Amino acid sequence: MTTRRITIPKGSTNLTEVAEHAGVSAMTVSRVLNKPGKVAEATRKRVEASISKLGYVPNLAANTLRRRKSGVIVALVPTIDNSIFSDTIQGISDVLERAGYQLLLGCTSYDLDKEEKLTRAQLGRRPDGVILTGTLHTDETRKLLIDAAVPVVEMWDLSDQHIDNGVGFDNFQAGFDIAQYMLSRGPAKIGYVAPTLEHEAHENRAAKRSAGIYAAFEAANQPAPLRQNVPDPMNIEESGVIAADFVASNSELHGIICSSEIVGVGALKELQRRGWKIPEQISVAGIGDANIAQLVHPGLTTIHIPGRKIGERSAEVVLGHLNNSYPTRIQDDIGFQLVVRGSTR
Amino acid sequence: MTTRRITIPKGSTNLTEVAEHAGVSAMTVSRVLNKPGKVAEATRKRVEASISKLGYVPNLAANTLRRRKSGVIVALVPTIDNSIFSDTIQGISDVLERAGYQLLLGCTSYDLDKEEKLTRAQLGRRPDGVILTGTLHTDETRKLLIDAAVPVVEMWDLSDQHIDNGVGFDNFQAGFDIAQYMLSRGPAKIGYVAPTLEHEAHENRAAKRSAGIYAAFEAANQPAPLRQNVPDPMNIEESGVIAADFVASNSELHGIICSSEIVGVGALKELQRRGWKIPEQISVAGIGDANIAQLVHPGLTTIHIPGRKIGERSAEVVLGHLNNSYPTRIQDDIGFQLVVRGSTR
DNA sequence: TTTTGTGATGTTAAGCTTAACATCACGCGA
DNA sequence: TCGCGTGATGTTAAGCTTAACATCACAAAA
Repeated sequence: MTTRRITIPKGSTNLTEVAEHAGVSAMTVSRVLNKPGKVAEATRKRVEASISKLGYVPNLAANTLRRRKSGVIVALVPTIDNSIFSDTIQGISDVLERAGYQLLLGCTSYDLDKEEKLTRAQLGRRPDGVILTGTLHTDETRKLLIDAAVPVVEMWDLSDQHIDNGVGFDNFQAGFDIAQYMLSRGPAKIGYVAPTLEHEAHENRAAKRSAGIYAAFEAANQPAPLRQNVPDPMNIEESGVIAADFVASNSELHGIICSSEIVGVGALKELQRRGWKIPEQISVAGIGDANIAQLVHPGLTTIHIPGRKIGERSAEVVLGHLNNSYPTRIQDDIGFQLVVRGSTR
Repeated sequence: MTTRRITIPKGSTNLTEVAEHAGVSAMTVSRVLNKPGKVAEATRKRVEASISKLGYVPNLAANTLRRRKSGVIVALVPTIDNSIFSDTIQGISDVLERAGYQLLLGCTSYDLDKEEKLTRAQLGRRPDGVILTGTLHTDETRKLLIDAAVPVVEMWDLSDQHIDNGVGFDNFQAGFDIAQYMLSRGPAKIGYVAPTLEHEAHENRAAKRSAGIYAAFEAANQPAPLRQNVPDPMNIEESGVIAADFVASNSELHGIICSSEIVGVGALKELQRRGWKIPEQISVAGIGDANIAQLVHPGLTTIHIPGRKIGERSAEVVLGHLNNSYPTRIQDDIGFQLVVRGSTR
């Protein structure tokens, strides 16, 4: 613990040292930082000079301890590296920062036990609010969050049983809309490519989408679509090959719906590689949350989900409760958009 | 501050309450949590039962205050929503979590003053280490970090003047290698598409890449490449159009190098839309940090930068210093790979 | 002149945990 | 039997800040 640094880490400067340097009491320094209006101009200037001179950085641990509020908001997401949630996190981060809050981030890897462990650890920081993903949690996680007595937002999925608030969209409707669109393009045989449901945390979301898709077929008096499973977690290459095989071995198909953008783009790419003309020979659609549909050529027709907006809104809801702006729980359906691009006829 | 919750937020359970419930002193409870081996089996069981019964969650603010270490690592990145850095953050997060550390995240939006403000605020949490992006910072930021006397890692860019440690790759070499590859594919006229240098924080990185590219042309006894500017921050559509116009109006070109993957993919897509055959009529290459090169068809030849690894390594370096595993500053060149795909001849 | 209000600043204690030291009981060797 | 080491547990204070209350000077009102 010693050496390595030139400066000896004898505990950083604190309020008292600043106070001594400025010839005032610690309380006055505290006031300069928190309620500058309550301090006489001259004194304030002097204190500010001392702060700057000594390079004082307030200790927020002590602050949190005394005030019982930390200025920290916790966000738990399954993962951030595949861009599904990175937009959302950016949205959260932007809103929090503007309001002077800090973001404590945790990744659950779609693992409910890990989520519970993380929740417990993060609550130790006494966050002023918690944002988490999905509606599937262990009972203990739920209990921890309720006991913490801070605003909680579950985002992405909506449900009737939110711990506190919900911000998201209707996965059933998303599935329904894309299927309805595909069916509306004239008499056509449509297939459905979706991951097998391994992860519990996926299941909820994906199952709702599937249900929406099947419902649209039923509403159109069509038999249930031919279905092809792809492995989960999804790999773009692998799922592309599987989807392309599926298309090749079912020559009656005019189009496929992929349950995610990843699978959709993978299918598009592999079909093109094999020489299929898209959309002339086969239409491909996705349900999108990765924002990659617009990168490929032709663009992938997809359900666009406003991930960033979900994040922004979630953060706003938390902050709103901290302001007492919201008398009751919020349940906010952000919606989604069907975006038609070149990959469908 | 009242109402809204059924449970009255009378300040959560603390050590003392657990101690009373278990009929021991607060210190014993603390030991159960931190040095379970030092407590008799029976006592430990009893205390653990009380903890669970009362739903006690240790207050890490008090812990931090007393121990002078927080278990928090700060990471500052320019942005996370465009997937350039989301891999990196995931890497950091994974390593930290495995080691029981928490991640406090901040987004600077390529704004050095915002970075300074964020640094000051985050240092108030008394983090055990700081990871930040790039080597361009205000003097005050540098001073704050040095005074904080914790391990600091600057990642992505390497330099001779790191505040403390550096983990990244050589942007000059990346530019050099991709240009050298393009020139090696036979006698060809190659163009260069790069953003105008608005953001200082970009400048450093992009300027080095450009320098590498020009150096490769010089080394091959070629005149400097024709250059086309695209706006910065980069927009995939817009830069694609500009790049395609550039190609169309310079018929002597056999290929283009794009200074980023975003521009490369945009160019690829727009050229395809206009009916160009790739790579038969024109080769396209990028310098990649967005991991989208593999999504498109044909795949984009690019310099792959291991963003996740940069994150993992950065976190490891911080933790290593906290362990005293590293006697001196680390300067780690992670490298990159030239990945040849279908977009170049 | 006395009273009273007001703004500026100071004092005390609490918020929760842990390092450091103190205590205590028990067993074992001399 | 005595002394002492050892393991288990307790006591005290400190870490840094701020809420709540106290004090003080000074000016305006009576």
